[in-house]
Amino acid sequence: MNKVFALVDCNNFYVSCERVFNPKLEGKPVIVLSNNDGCAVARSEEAKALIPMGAPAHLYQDVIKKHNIAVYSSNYTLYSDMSERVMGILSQFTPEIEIYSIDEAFLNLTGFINYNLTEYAKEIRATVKKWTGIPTSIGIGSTKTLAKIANKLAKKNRMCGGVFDITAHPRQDDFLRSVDVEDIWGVGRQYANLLKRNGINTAFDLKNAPDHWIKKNMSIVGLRTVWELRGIPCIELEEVAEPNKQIIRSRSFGKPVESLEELKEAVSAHASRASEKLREQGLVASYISTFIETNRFKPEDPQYGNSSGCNLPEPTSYSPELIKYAIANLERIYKQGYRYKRAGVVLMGLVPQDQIQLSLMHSARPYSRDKALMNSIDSINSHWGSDTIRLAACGIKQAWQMRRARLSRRFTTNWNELQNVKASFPNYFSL
DNA sequence: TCTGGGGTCCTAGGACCC
DNA sequence: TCTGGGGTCCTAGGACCC
Repeated sequence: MNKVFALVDCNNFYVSCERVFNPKLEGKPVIVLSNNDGCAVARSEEAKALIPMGAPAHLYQDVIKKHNIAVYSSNYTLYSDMSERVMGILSQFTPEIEIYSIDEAFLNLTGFINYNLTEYAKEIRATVKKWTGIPTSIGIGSTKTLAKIANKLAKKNRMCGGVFDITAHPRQDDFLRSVDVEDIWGVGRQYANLLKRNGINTAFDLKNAPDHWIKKNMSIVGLRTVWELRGIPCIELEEVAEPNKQIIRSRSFGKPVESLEELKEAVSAHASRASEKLREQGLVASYISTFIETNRFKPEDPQYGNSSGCNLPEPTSYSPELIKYAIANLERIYKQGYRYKRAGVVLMGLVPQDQIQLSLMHSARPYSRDKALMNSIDSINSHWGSDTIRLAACGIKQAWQMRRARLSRRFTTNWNELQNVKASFPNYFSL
């Protein structure tokens, strides 16, 4: 039996989140910046003609001023919470859902094949919009790759009301001819160039490309994409997220950092956040590495970057232990006289905590106490906001912290930052 | 002053072993 | 005269995704 996948994608997600809590932004150009207020990572429809995706904000100050573009720092606390709400609603429409990213989910609609799928998808859209305020687009196809393409077409065609079911059209190929090869899921810039040099310009061309050539030039991954375009599912729905294979925590600094002391603080903070993530997933790490680098966008500054890692004596998720080794790594690679832009920590060799119990029995450390301490800190931070309690090594002033000059409030997760609604306010939040 | 951050998978090639 | 070859493991690098 043919399968049916839907891809639900939140439109301009970060911008839409800001608009939910600030309806005055409706109809106006809005952008949301990456960490450190670096580049534009989300743009409203009105802003798309003015600011390219990924554009460094500081190069577009004139445009921003001229068109009165509203600019926001990334507020991940808000976006993550809104994402959870959206995903919760989607789960009510099908038991099989894969949360693919913060703003996208695949649904398996195979069991709904006797429904009018387009109508069903429209109902999903309407519910998400009504309950969260977030607009979505939904694409439907017989493979995940085709559902992705259908989603693009849903966004492109104003006429289709946010939903496009490519399986409903007898002449799918006509649509595939209209899709540029670089807009296909799994085809990035490099492959797009290669394909075009070889006369493969559209999704239709790629669908009909010879298997052996694709395998040779784009590996088995590219071949899967081609088969998916032919309607043969090769990429399964992954309902249960696989555990992480590595955890990375890093940030560029709000200002250049030169001293070892400040780098130690930053590295400690990253190691601390990485271990939180580790505990959240019930994992322990057996390897930790630390990296630092200067600003590659400043070729006039002397450049240096390096990393160093080490195996841990025993796999652990205990923050002070991980901080200790992260700093030891740092001391091995730190060189004086450079203006550092970024530092980070990578945890690898991740294994479930319960798989190492045996070796813990042989250890001299009082693990139950370590664990109780981490549990307490984690639960306080999750209740009162992250960083309510942090280890002293992470510093107090944290002068290296990233810039977030234009941050909106944490409307949904912090009691002190709730939205105020006056009685005379129009009934915007229709529950 | 000013350019994000966090992931995955695949392949080629070297080291090593027998 | 004639100088192997296959398997495994690991890593670096390159591609991709959001």
